Amino acid sequence: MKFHNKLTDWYLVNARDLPWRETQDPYPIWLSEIMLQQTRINQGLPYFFKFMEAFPTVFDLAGASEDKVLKLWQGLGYYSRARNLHFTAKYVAHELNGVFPTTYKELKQLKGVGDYTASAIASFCYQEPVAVVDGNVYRVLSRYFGIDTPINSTEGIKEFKSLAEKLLDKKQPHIYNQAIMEFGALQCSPKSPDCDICPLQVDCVAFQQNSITALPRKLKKTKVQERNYNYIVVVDKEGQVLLEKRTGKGIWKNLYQFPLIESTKTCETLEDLISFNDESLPQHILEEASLYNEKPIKHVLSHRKLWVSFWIVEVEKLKLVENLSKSLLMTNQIDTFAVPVVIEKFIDAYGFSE
DNA sequence: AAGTCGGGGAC
DNA sequence: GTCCCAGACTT
Repeated sequence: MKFHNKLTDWYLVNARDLPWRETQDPYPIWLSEIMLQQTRINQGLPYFFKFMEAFPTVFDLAGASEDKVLKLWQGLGYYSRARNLHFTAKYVAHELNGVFPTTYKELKQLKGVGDYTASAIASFCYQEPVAVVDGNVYRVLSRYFGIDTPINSTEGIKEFKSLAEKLLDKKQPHIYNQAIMEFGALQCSPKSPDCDICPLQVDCVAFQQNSITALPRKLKKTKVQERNYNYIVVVDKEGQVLLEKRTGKGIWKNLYQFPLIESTKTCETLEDLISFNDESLPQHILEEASLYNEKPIKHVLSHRKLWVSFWIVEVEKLKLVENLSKSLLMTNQIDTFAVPVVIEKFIDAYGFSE
């Protein structure tokens, strides 16, 4: 029996019930694929339902503000996905009359749609015979064929894509692509897969060579940098608070935060903090700050470790404070702004009144 | 070719 | 702690 027949047979018995599998409409499929990039289904699922309810069509998504899209995306991470999603929604709605491209080649031109996502949409929606290669596919193929080329090397990417195209069931690419990914997620799992009940066991090179745990191979990534973030929470008795928008390049682009003072070490005292002030806030404001959390909060991202401290400044009336930077905004509706998770956790703990 | 971009869950 | 997740984009 052919490789693809074994997989699709397994899939027809073991497939999970997932909402985007009930349709061939490119809008929900595109949405789900963007959300699931580097994201587990269980984490993405509630966001998929939220977005489909808030934006039932690509026109609804296109008509929303980026702030609202980012707010709904809050907590899912990799926020460039949300910005690109919104950009592409506007493009499809306004330039293409709401009609998505129907080929791999055209789909791949869309912002935020790479090789995997273009293949997924083209095969799921239009039965184009193009093979998806995601983390699941790398794992299944590297083990079954005993390939130890690093999956994140230039050579590995080409080699596995080529192999995947060769194995693709061209008569039903939709089913095959779903099947190999589902197989990788449920049966050929990263750690301790249950090979005893695997239908591919007899032909699996890694199983025969006892190299399941060694595959797939992956080149090591650089280690994480550490940063110290001091957030200055300036509030008044009317429930107003100061926020700033993160512009520029780095993490959390276009999300909001309290005015930030970055320091090269943990600030133990107010004097430490003031010494790192880069005039993001007037000196007389900072002098009233008191440390909220005794020890810095560790917030770990994929490539960064943040040590986060919150400092509270209570003023009588924020609107009367002089010399505030024009880039700062004042609000009593903090819950309407997209913020990083570490800030959302603080907001929940601190308990803003309005 | 290497770096950048989040957050959470499994072990 | 480590690893990985329906990857894409920038440099």
